[in-house]
Amino acid sequence: MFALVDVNNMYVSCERVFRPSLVGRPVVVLSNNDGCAIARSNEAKDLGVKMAQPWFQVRHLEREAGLIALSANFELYGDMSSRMMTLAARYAPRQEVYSIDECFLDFEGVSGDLVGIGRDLRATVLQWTGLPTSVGFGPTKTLAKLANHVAKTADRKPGSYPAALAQVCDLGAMSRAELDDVLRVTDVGDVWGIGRKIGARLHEGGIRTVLDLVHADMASLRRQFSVVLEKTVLELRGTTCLSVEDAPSPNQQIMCSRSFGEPVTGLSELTEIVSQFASRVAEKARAQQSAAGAVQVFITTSAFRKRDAQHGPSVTMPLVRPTADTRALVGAAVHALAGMYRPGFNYVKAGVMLVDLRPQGQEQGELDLFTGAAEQEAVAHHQDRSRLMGALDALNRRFGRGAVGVASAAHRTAHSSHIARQERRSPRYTTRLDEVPTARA
DNA sequence: TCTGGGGTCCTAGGACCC
DNA sequence: TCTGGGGTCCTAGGACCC
Repeated sequence: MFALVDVNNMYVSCERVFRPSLVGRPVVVLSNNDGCAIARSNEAKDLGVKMAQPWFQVRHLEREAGLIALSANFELYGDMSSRMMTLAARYAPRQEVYSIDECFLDFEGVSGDLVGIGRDLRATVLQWTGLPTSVGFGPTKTLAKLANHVAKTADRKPGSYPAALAQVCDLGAMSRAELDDVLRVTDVGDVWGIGRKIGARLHEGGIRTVLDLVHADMASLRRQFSVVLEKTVLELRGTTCLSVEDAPSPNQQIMCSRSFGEPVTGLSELTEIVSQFASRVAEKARAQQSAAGAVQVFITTSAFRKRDAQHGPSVTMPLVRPTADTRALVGAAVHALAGMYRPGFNYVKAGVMLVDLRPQGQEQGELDLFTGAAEQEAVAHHQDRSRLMGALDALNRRFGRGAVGVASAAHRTAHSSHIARQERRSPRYTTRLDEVPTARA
């Protein structure tokens, strides 16, 4: 049996822990640049704010309905997440942290009252962290996900499902008839793995509810769609295709991209930005002990600025030797940028991605056609380099990101136009000493 | 005026091999 | 004029997830 534990409206809930006055009010958390709503309280959802909806489209609700918007505070959310994950992990032999606000638990070999365990988990997380969660149980991960959806929806929209399923729901404990009743009122689009496109195509084919899907012909589904959907249906029927991965594998690609506060046209400013992004991905690669075989860089204008000429080049630079060295990666990225940059365009976004990642130290040997000295020199150089990068990371950990870096990534002006807007960010209550909440007598 | 930032997997099609 | 039959590997693009 699997469980899926999920924090309700994670980012908003994190903010509410430290600002209880936000409880019961419509609240959204905005993306980078205060651009889009990326988290919504139930009250904000009820006002009609959609996921990823641009802020300027709903801003009028500030005045009209008391909507409150906050800038994203990922440092806070990350810390709250690790607290919640630590607590959830105590309840099962194995845990897979699936995203910042969700984890799967594998209850294989555990007997007893799962709903009781779920209620205890929920109460403990709520009391110890202040975060409200929903817990779903099922015989497969896909069914656990679905159970979680039911638990959340039953809580939020009374009447949608039996009230007993609110907050904690175990689909595995139901009779066939009870389960069918749940599947009959659940849209296929609510299933994990079925998104907008496939959901719409299924509807066209007359498959509207999860019950329809479970009874659909497997062979024709596979033919029309893919093995991915086939696995999803098998899982919905109770056949395990996905297991809990408690030892996370390193990422296969590492990306840093961002929109700018204002359009950027000059190569020198873009070079500074791309250098910063490349420094960041290099740091991430070292953190997971990977070396990159290639660097991909893109810059792009905005499709929303209809009157602007558009340009969105992307270049992949293979590296002779895979590396996680900031200097090498910044060098390659800046070189790629210089090759594709064209003057006169309003660029609004850039990104650097590391691909072809492999474990550090697993390197292709080189045939030394010269003296042998060159190779020795390369080895010595490599050792110096990893010590240097180690020192760089240690300094930045201690004094804050960006304390030490390559010169091309330096913030040359105090108010560079590309620095993102973040006008409504709350304090980093749990990770910065000078930002801890103050209690007044 | 203002529109996020990460990731994964699968498939089709082309290049290339013998 | 007629123009094979297997493979593999890589990439781009599309779907999905949060």
